[in-house]
Amino acid sequence: MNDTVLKNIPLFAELRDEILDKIFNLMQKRIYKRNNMILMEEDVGDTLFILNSGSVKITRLSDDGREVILSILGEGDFFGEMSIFDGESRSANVIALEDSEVFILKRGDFLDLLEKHPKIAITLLQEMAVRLRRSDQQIEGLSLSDAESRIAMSIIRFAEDLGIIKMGQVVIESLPFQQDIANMAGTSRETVSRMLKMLEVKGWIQRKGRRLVILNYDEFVKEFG
Amino acid sequence: MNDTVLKNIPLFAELRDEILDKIFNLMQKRIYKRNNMILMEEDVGDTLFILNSGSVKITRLSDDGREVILSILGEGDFFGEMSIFDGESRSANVIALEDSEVFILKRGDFLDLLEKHPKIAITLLQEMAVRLRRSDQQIEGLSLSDAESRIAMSIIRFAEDLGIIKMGQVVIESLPFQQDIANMAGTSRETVSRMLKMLEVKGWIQRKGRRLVILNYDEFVKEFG
DNA sequence: TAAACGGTATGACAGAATTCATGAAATGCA
DNA sequence: TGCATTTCATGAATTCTGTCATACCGTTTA
Repeated sequence: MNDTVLKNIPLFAELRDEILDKIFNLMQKRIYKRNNMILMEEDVGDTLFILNSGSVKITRLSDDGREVILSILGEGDFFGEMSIFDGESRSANVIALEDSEVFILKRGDFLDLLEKHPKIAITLLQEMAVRLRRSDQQIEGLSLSDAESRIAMSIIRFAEDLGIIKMGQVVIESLPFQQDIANMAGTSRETVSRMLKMLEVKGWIQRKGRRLVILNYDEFVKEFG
Repeated sequence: MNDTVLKNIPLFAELRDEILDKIFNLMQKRIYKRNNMILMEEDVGDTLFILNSGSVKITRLSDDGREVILSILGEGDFFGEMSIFDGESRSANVIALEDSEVFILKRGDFLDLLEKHPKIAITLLQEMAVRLRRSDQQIEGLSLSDAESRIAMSIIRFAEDLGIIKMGQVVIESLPFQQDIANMAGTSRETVSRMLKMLEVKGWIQRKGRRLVILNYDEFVKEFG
């Protein structure tokens, strides 16, 4: 069952069972409750975190205390890798959006693994490439789009991470708070409120409580993604 | 002298001379004139580009033709690696900012190198980490700041890439055009013009022609970086 | 020398988005 | 169950900045 757990993690998915066992023995498990901070901004970065269940937001704080959400990660994703590679201790905050279970792996152990199993390095490079591309998209969106589009784009990212597809519709059972959406879209809480209503009036989405449905996901992506 | 050339490229700097020779033989050299496009948005991404001299901008175009500058790369930097790893052919445009000399390396050859020389993979991961961090900073800047700060941040990035330090001051001999700054800061040409004047009036910078001096770089970074 | 061109400067104005203010609704907790 | 806190909604006032229009300046071209 160790294997079962690790096989859900793309980073290790391609490895043989014995190796998975070894890796499993190197890792520790930790539980974080919703809203708890996992990694402090000034921490020395010498640990890789692998998210086994739950979701987290990666954020940065500005001088005046405003929060920018750089990305939202879900099951199977990892974080902390940047500090490991570039040696910069200054990093981002990571906060659990829901109760989450993470595996941690010491920097040294992880680097050993990389040397011994080049496949991990390649997978890692792939994932980093994906993240860079997402960041580029976010930059593009922030540069070009108006508030409505940026908020719609954030919803698309939530849908990718947290959504359930049902006959062309995507259901997000538990949409993040409007403040989080605002921090991700680079706008204000109030604007998110207004624009969500806009999107509803225009027939793109339906809402009830924290549940949000994108009525025609393909069209929605075509329009805003 | 083959070695000399490749040793200036961080990606290969740590390798032994015989290996450098082999790599050198795998590469082709190309020259691009200023303002020429190196990589088209719809190209199949199967080539790694290594910038031996000159500088380039990595951009994306929106539907209505506006340009977003994702980053500016200088000597020793590489690009095209994202398509190689994530298989996505859709990529960004790369345009030479000055006459530039690039080495190109076929995807297959490059992946071979990675397997045989794990050090390259590690260096690559480091560089990707640095780029992710820069992207994060850009996202943070675009999310939080007003136009003045965003433009100041762009200047800081130019200073890092193109600047010369002189007793606490940083001199940028050839500032990019205001349109490029605007595309990088996610604002308009006119606003760049206005804000540069602001920064000058406030005593942060001095300008003469395309030459720009940041009078107190540390303070400047503290204020805007 | 004039004209054309690329880049920059700047005022005026409108539209978008933030901020402020206030209250409603939902949620958590004693 | 009732109270407190959090979250969301919405109008009004204000700030910011993009766009448009026009002018300027230095180089290149004719």
